[in-house]
Amino acid sequence: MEQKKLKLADLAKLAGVSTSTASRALNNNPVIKQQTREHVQLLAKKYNFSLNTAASRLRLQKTNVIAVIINLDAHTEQSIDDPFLLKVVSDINQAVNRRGYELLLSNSYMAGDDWHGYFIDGRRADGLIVVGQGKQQQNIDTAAKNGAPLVVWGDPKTPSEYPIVGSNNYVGGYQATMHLLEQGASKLLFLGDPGHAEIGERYRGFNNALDAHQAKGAAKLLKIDITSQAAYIAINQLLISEGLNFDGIAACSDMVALGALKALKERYVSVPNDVRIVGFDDIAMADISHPSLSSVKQNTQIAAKLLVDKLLGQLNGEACVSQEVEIELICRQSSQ
Amino acid sequence: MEQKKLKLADLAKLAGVSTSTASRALNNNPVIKQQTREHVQLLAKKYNFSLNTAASRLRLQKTNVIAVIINLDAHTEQSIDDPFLLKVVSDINQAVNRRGYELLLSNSYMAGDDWHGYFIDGRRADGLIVVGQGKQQQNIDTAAKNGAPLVVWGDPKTPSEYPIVGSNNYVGGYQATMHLLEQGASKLLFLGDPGHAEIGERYRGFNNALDAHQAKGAAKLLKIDITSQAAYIAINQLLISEGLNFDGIAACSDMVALGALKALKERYVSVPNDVRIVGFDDIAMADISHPSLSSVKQNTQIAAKLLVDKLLGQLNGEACVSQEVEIELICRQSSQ
DNA sequence: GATGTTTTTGCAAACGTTTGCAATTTATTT
DNA sequence: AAATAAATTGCAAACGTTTGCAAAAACATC
Repeated sequence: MEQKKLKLADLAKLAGVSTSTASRALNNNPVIKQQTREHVQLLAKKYNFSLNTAASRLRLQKTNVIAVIINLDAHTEQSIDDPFLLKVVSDINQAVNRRGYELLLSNSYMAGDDWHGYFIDGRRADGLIVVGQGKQQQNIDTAAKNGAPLVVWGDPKTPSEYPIVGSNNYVGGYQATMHLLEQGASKLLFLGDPGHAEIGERYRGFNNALDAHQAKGAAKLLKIDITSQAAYIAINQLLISEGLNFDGIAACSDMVALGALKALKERYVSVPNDVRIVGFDDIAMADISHPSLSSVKQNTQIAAKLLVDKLLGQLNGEACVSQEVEIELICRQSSQ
Repeated sequence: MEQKKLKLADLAKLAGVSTSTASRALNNNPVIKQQTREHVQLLAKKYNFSLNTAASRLRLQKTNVIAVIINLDAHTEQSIDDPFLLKVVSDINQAVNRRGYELLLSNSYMAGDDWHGYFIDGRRADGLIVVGQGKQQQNIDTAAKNGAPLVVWGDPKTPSEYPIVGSNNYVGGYQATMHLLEQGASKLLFLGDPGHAEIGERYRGFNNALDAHQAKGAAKLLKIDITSQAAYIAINQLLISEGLNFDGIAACSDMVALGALKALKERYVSVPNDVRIVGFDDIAMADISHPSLSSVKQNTQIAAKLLVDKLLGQLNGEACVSQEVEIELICRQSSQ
């Protein structure tokens, strides 16, 4: 069944026109007679013709590809398994496709340090979407400085040369905390590492909510990695060393919250009776957990669309700015 | 900071050699004098030179890209949020990178029906990895028949023209079921839709284990979608309509198991005392759930490597066959 | 029917690599 | 030092599109 690949010239010959006419016909160029266009397009369909994108990209200096770079902190060569991050990628993929672009999935392993050179100069993609600011923004900054069309999923409040799209983490942290306090919790724990920009904002919201409630004194920060394992261990240790000296947890992610939840349940601490918990992200598991987990929902679909809009905007020479996406507190059993 | 993109000819001029020499030098062609090679390579590094892949691909008729197609059943245009599937993609990404290829993330939305035409003839990728056989294998079959280098993640036992890599689902189902029976469960429930090839194999293992244990009579199949929601609803309804008439569940995935677990806990059915559960996949949540979820672990990393090996093998003209990856039962609290 | 206008098509160059082959330089032998 | 062999480099063509410009065809006007 392997037949020689049809090239545009062959198709043109079949249609009895020149390659240039065939090219224009396929692109629906109105300068070509309607009838000719239809004729060529019909033949193209009939023979399953498809343009050689390599040639097309070379000629047009445009790839119609967007690279998505997963920018993780330490685990450089590690496979991602954070369900939230993957959800973000999946939503971006969809948003990218809707605009007729393809998605090159990448990471620091392939791209090296010079993202502009690799992706843009290398004509692998027309623009970059970076997921996660990481703690080291060096690569992002230089890529942007070198003129790479670029948008970032992260903390929109961070000053930058490039647009950052992300949730209103401050309000998220504030609302989650306020909710815990209103439900009667008074000795709160913040679970996460505020050194990370987005989590820092959430922590700021946490503190401001405490202030507004005049409850600052009884709060505590437990600085841990963003993994359920770390949360599980940290809560376990805390219970062992200090006993149950808190009654509310604001977690920096759902995975972290679920790790904490497990530790509590294993030690027969009742949630939400003894301790109330609110997570962040609203991953699918939050709803399935028992008790179901209250969470601050990040609207990744809207964010993904914004990221792509802003990136394509840049390709059109428009100036684009950072933007926050509103979040929403989803109250479930773990906090009521 | 935007300077004109350096092309190979420019670099050659800087190095005082011809483009052909520069090209060969960059590719470390031993026909070029060692000293010249180093000189050119040094300049390339200094000026952050990168080849125009569009031109390169056109000339070489090779893209160094592998397309991964998420082949879902119904939800054609829906974003994926199955954590296991995403894990598979992430592991494939890594395996692909290790072999020096890039990963184009795609789906039926972009590719249409003629995958060979779109990806291979269109010179978007050198080969395809299809994740999920789906119920409709039409597209895969014709792509393979048209000569597209192609491998599939799915049920390796399905007869096919192309290599399928996947877990030994039969053994997985058998082991999980045997384990439940050995732990004392006798009235079992299988949760999932055996119409799906992989799940069908698991169900076959389920039945054979029952046979081997002379416990066939007391088993029941609950045919549901592969979502935690569906499982939650199904178990709830079953409990309402028939009461607790089972003491063991073999679920077709962890998400399904967790949905069932939630329904049970809400109705104060104790796991594992009243009902023992084993899931499938061993996603991160299995370990974090409370009680932690026993599960049949699919080794996605090994599978991903095999997929890529077999695909690149095909590119080299080797004949490749389907292969099963061994699974492993991870016993946790939910079944003991 | 000659002229001008508009619509439609084709020629040929360009995009930036890679590579077969010929040409040049360097090393080896007589 | 000339002749031969070996190592190194450069010329030029090719990969398959797209597009500016000119040419041809169709149509309109006098």
